Parts: sequence; structure tokens; C-alpha cells
Amino acid sequence: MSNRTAEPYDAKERILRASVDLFSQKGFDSTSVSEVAASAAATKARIYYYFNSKEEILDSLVKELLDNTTSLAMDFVHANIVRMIRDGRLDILPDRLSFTTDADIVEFIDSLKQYAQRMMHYTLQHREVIRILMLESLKNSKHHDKLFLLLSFQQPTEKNPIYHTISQVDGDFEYSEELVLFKFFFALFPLVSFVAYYDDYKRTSGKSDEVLQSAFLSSYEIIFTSLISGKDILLHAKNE
Amino acid sequence: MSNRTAEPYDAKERILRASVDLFSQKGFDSTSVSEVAASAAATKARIYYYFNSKEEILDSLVKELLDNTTSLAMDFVHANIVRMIRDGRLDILPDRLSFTTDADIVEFIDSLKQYAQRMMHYTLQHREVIRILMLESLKNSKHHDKLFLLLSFQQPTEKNPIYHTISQVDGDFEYSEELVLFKFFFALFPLVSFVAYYDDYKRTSGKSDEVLQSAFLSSYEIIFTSLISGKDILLHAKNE
Amino acid sequence: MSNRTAEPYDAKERILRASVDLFSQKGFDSTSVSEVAASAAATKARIYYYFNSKEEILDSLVKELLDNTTSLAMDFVHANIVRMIRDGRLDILPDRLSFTTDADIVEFIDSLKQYAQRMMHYTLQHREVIRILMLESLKNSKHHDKLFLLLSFQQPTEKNPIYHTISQVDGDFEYSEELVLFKFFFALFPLVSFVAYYDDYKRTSGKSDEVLQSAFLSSYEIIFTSLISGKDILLHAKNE
Amino acid sequence: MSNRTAEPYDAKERILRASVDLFSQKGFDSTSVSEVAASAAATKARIYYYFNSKEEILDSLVKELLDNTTSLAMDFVHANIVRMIRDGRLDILPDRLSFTTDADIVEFIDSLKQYAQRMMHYTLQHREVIRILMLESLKNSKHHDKLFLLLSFQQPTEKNPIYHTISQVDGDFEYSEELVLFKFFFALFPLVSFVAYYDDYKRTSGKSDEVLQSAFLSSYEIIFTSLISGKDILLHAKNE
DNA sequence: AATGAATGAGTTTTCATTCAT
DNA sequence: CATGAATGAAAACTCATTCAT
Repeated sequence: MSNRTAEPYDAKERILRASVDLFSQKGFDSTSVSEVAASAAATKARIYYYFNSKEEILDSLVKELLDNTTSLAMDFVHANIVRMIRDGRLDILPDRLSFTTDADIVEFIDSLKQYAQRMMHYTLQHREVIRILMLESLKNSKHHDKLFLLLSFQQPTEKNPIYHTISQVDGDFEYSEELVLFKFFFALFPLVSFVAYYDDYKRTSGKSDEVLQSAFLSSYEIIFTSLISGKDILLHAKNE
Repeated sequence: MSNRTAEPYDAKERILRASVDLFSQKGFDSTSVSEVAASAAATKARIYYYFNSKEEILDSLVKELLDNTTSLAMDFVHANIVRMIRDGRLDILPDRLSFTTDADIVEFIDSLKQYAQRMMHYTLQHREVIRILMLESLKNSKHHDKLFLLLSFQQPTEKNPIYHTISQVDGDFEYSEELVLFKFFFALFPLVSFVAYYDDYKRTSGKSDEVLQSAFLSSYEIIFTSLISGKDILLHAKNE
Repeated sequence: MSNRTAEPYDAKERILRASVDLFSQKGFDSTSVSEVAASAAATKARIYYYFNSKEEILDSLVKELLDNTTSLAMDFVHANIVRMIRDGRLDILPDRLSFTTDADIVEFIDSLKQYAQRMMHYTLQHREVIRILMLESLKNSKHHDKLFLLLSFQQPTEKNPIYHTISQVDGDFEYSEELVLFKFFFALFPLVSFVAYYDDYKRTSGKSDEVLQSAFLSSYEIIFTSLISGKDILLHAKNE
Repeated sequence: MSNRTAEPYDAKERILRASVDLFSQKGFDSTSVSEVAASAAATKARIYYYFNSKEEILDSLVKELLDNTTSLAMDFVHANIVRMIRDGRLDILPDRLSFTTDADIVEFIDSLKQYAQRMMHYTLQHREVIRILMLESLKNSKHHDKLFLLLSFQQPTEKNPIYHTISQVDGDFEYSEELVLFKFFFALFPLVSFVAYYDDYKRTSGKSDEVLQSAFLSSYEIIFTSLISGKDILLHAKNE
């Protein structure tokens, strides 16, 4: 309100956007504050007026992503899992979800589809930050474990809010190690990878956004369907 | 041999090993040549005697990984796919592999298991380089697309040798986009992710190497089984 | 009075006090205006509202010290030296003070003791500023010669007021070079050093304030007694 | 030997000399490495090749001074005090030195004069470093206590070598607090002050080096004569 | 009267690379 | 073969000061 003049965004926002661009293109370490300044049409000193260090810019970006994705996840958990457990329509077993009726399964899978779509869209829109997060998670950086936190929807300061929330309605639920590992590397990482490498894959494949995204969601659906009782691949695995 | 003194490896090898360690811990950009020199007990000048630039060290590491994994893959292709196509026991369809008899399926899946195990073991042993490769692939670096090359077993100088080799025995084989995407993000990336984050996941989960690796292979088996005709999840997807 | 709020001193005073603290701890150069602002619970802009520059804060502190010590010295000169010269009880010779009677010596030494005590107390109370002054006097700063001015009780704008005052009652008094040098390095500097290093010396020696101060005054008395005719060490020196 | 070309001193020496000049003129903090580089006709990078930090330059200078002055002092202690104690000609009492014969006093004072002269000459030659040391000693810097160490001839790593040496020949010697304080502020500090402010005092007084130095030594003689039994001012103080 | 926002010029330090020997 | 010495360029960050409001 105070600044109705030329610049479309205020300086702080411009610095953050420039940082996202540059960090995701060249990596955090290889991006100099001078570059950010030039790209954001700000002076270096101005950047240090808003942020105490280069790192704080990164922190700011990472925090926002973690907050928003956690929020998305919590919405889903509340609106579906918690509700269905409360209604006695869902029980969480160590190796699968157990629903009371087939209609419950259909409903759950349906809401899961919508959730996957929302999450894919949000993370695709912020795929540069995802890429930054992946980059940092691969090093011994301050944000080393942030990708893990993201994937388990934990905040550094508090325990996994999803786990906590579900615990309150289903005191003794627990996952098998095998299920957790499967979820991690064959469900969560694929999403993160898809998003992080989206532009590259798109360029290589030459396909449209729509084709790629719907192909991904189809595949994803197969995976998470398999995580649910009755028609799951993990049961196959168990039976083997 | 030329070196009568104590050091177990020659200088070049020590430099490469130190680089792997440091690059995978701190990232390529954040590792200085001085650090590599100190860690390798060599002088900076000596590093520049063996390598023309810091980048050339990285190139060397990446090339070796690509050569070896491609080699592993080609062994499998030759020993199984090519042989079975030649013998008329296998045909590659756009969305699945078609085998002549159930025994062929069993044999193929069995060799696939062994291949997966070999590949997992090799990449786990070189997981630092995998991590470096991932790091670089996420940036606009020179090695930006090396992870893609790795995943599609292409060398920068030549076309995909697997595709090429199979083409010679099955002139018109082709994959569906959906299958390729699934393979990429739900089979290849999970392997790469598993390997890259192995140490973190192990620490977090507290499980033993054996438990983790066999859990991963079990899950992996489910995925690649589903990529083969008859018992696949992609068929499910199609039917839906 | 104008300030209804909590702060015990007005902003300007707080800034000066914070500056004394910081300048004497870290030196003028190493203290940033931001630090002063933080320490004084004021904004940087407010500091520049009261003072035209960082240097002006220092000037202000130094001026106050010089004014007050000069004032103390002038009191002594007027109340004792001027009075005794006027009364014909004292004459200043190049290398010593000459008194008419032994009673005059006793009286003079007695008032000198009291003066030394007052000066020691005042400078000890403001020892941070003394330290700042010493610091600056050792550099080629604007205040380079302020310590000399202090020690000779001169103000930058006027001649030595002590000299001037005494001249008015004793037109031809003059000091020998040797006496001046002795006074400087063996009387004035010891006082300044004692004050500047008081805290350090106290910590090192582990003695109480009282012990230290009275030990110093005893020693000091020996020195200035020796500056007076009859029982002086300078005469010894001359005789040698 | 390797560099017989243009530069009269090698680079490291030039950097140290330039640093002495600048640090003593402007203070350590206010001197930038760029200035040192320019003044030493070296590049900044070259300075950092020889010294790990700006501080290390200072450390180097301070260390050299401390080593050399300690060395000078130890020579005196060995050649005189230790020798005379061993010969039974000297005993150290809490408040004075006690000699066996008058000839011993004369001899000792004579060697003390020579020592004072040597020390004055050495410190005058290195008066910039003395000034630096004083500057730093007045702040809470790393070298905060180095002036104290200098004045008590202690090295940071070892105890006072003089004390230690004398202890070996006179197990129970000890000084009175009053004597120590007198020595500090009326003997050691005057020397340091004289040296540190030599150029300023000379300019102000307009006297020649010879006049100043001999005037100082005369005064100094009075002081240290007074520290010796028989003709001392401290005895006066005691008697009072 | 008071200040939040901003900055040009500077700071210390690092680094990949070169080259004479 | 191998390296000690050297550096131009750039890094992250600081600071005294200004000024519109």
C-alpha cells in the first residue's frame, strides 16, 4: 500500500523469486548474492537488509514449502482419514488400510485421487523449491533432512502432525517397515522426482503437460491403490 | 608399483577417492581443490598435473559410473533379452513383454531379480557417486542430463546401446509413453533414490543393511513384475 | 522529564553511555553505530538525529572529560599555587618549587595530596573515557593529541590555562626540560596508566579497591614530594 | 638467495614492515588488508598466502617483540641477579634488594643502567610495535593482556621466566604489593609510555633524540635507584 | 521530533588456476 | 615429474550515512 510505484512486487518478494530461480538452476552454493541482487533488481545491501544471510533466504523458501505441503496433507487427513476412522468405516492395519464396505474403498480412493492431484499441482507449481530441497537434502547442509521431513510431513519443531492426528482417533495404529519403505521409495520419491525432473522429462519426451500429468496420476493411482487393502500389490508380496 | 613408499594407492587414485568423499558430502561447488588436496595428501599442483580442471575430476568419476552401470545393463540385455528374442521366446509389445511360455516368464523374472540385485549392490557401493550425479543432475551443470543418461543407459557419445542392441534382434519394438514414464519414475528413480538416501534412511529407520536391502528388493520385484505381461499392474491400469 | 515512559535516561544520554561502554571495550573503530544503537535501545537514525557522525559522539565524550579534569586542576591552581605566590610564600624555580617556610611546604604537600586523591577518584570513575582517550591518542586519529592536552591541561582552542594563570602572578616562571619530562612520564602517565589499566591490574593482583588506591596514592606522594624542593629526588639526580 | 632481483626484502618481510607502519599509525582495526597490500607492494592474495588471517600478521609482530624483550631481560637477570645471589652478594627482600657491600650496590646500579639503556634502545627501535601492543592491550582484543605479559616478562605458554629463574637461586623471594605496584606504574609504564609517545613528545618538545633519551635515562635512574636498598624512596614511604 | 528503508563503498577472506623451476 | 609461490576475480557480508516521510 505504501509503495504503489513502478515495481510490480515489493523488493522482498522479488528477492525470493529471483532466489528460487537461481538456486534451482545453479544450486544454492553456486548462486552468489550478487547474482540474486542483479536478478531481483535490488542492491546486495538491500538483500542483507531483509535477510541476515544468504542462508536465510533459503530457509524462508524451504519453510514456506514445508508449511504449505503439510497444510495440504493435514487437510486430507482431517477430511478423510480422521473422519472415516471416527465413523468406524476405516481401520489402519500394519500392512494395509481396512475398510468396512466396498463403497468406503471407492470413496477413499476417490478422495485420494483428488489429493494426489492437488499435491502434484502444488508441488509442480513450486518445483524449483522442490528441486532446491532435493539438492540440499543430498548434501550435509543445514537442510539435509528437510526432504525427509517433507516426505513424512514433519516439522523440525514438532512431531509428525499426521501421525499425531491419526493417533488421537486410532491409538494403536502402526505401519510395517516394508510398507513404510515402499511408501517412501515407490510413492513419495516418485512424486518428488517427477516434479523435480518435470521440465527435463517434458523436454526429453516432447509430450504436453496434460499427457504427462495424467500419465503420472494414472501410474500413481496404481501405486496407491496397491497400498489399500484388497487389491494391493503388497499383499501379493506377502503371499509370495 | 613405481611408488616404493607407504601410500597404499597412487596419487591419482587418492585424489579421486577424496573427491568422491567430499563432492558427495558437500557438493561439487562447495568443495575446494585445496580441500581435495588436503584430503588426498597431495598438492594442489599435483591435482592439476593429473586433471586439467576441478571439473575433470568430476567427469572422470561420472564416466566411470556410467561405463560400469551400462556394462552391467548390457550384460543383462545380452544374456537374457537378446537371447530370448533370438530364441523366439520373447516379444516386446508397446505396453508389456510377451513371453511364449510360463516357464519363460519364470526364467526371465528370475534373471531380472538377479540383475536388480547386482545393480543394487553395485550402485550401493558407489552411492556417493550416485549422490554426486543426482546433485549435478538437479542443476544446470555440465552433468545436468547425466542422470537421465544413466537411467536410460545412454552414453553421451552414442545412442542408447540397449535400444540399439534390441533393435538388431527385434526391428520394430517400441514402448508406450505410459510405460516409459512408469519405468522412469516408479522403477528407476526409486532405485536411484534408495541408493542416494540409503545412509539417511538406514539411520532414520534403524534397520540393518540386510533388512533394508531385502525389503527394497521385494518391493522392487513387485514393480518390475507388474511391468511384465500377465500379472502386471499396468494391465489393471489399462482395464480401469 | 519530557519522557513519560520507563527509560531512566533520555535517549541522548543512553547513546553516550552505550558509546562509552563499547568504545572502551572494543575501540572506536571496531564499534559500529548499529551496536551503539542496539545497546542504547535507540534507532540508528535517532543517533544521527542527535549527532552528526559517529565521530561526534566521541568528540562529545572527550570534551566532557577534558573540561572536567581541567576544571579540577584549575581549582587546585587557584586555591593553592596562585594564592601562595600572591602571598609571597611560593616561588617557582626552573627545577623545583621554592617555599618560604617549612610550614608552607607541609601545607602545599597536604593540598597536593587532596588534589591527587580527587583527580584519581574522578578519572577512576571515568576510566572508560580515559581508556578511549588513550586508545585514540595512540593512533593518528583526530584525538591523537588529546591525551597530551589532558596531561598538560590545555584545551585545543586556548593555551594551557594553568600556565596562563600562573604567569599572571609569576611573570617569569619556567620549567626545566628534565623536570617537564619527569612530570610527564613519571607522574602524569602513571596516573593515566593506573586508571586505564585499573580493572586489569585489580583482577590480576586480586587486591581490593581500597588497597590499590591507597598504595597508588602512597607511591604517587613519593613522586610528587620529590618534585618539591628540599626533599626531592631530582636534586639527587642533579648532584650525581 | 633464490630472489636476487629488485625487491630489497622478501615479500613476507615487506608485509610485516608495512603492517607495523600502518597498525601503529591507524590501529589494527582501521587498517585494511588492502592497505597493507598496497603499502607492501604485494597482492592481497599473497598476504593470505603467507598469513592465514589479518590477525596472524599482528600475532607475528607481537610474538617477536615479546620474545626479544624477554630475551633481553633474561640476559640481565642471568648476568647479574642470578650471579650476585649465587655469590652471596645479593638478597631479595619483600620491599627492597639487599646488597652485602656498597661496591655491590654500585656494580648493580651500573649494570642496571646499561640494561635500561639497552631496553630503551630496543623498544625505541620497535616503538611502533609497542604502540600496537598498547593499543590492543586497551581493548578486549586477543592481545588484551600482552602488555601485562610484556611488563612482567611472561610468555602466554610459560610462567614468568624471570621469577622462575630467580626462584631457583633464591627459593623464598617475594615482593610486597606496594613494591610491585610501584614498579608497574612508576617504572615499567613510564618506559612503555615514553617509547610509545616518543615521536609525539619529541615533536612537541622540540628536543633532540640525545637530550630526550638521556633525560629519560636520568629520571629512570632515580626511580630504580629508589627501588634499591639504602637510598630508596619506598623506605621513605614506609617510614611515613 | 523521529525513523524505517536503503545503499555505495568497503571489509576480510577464498578459490581455481598458472607457471617457473 | 612435481610443486611452492603467486594471483585476478569474486565470494559473503558490514557499515556509516542519507532521506522521504
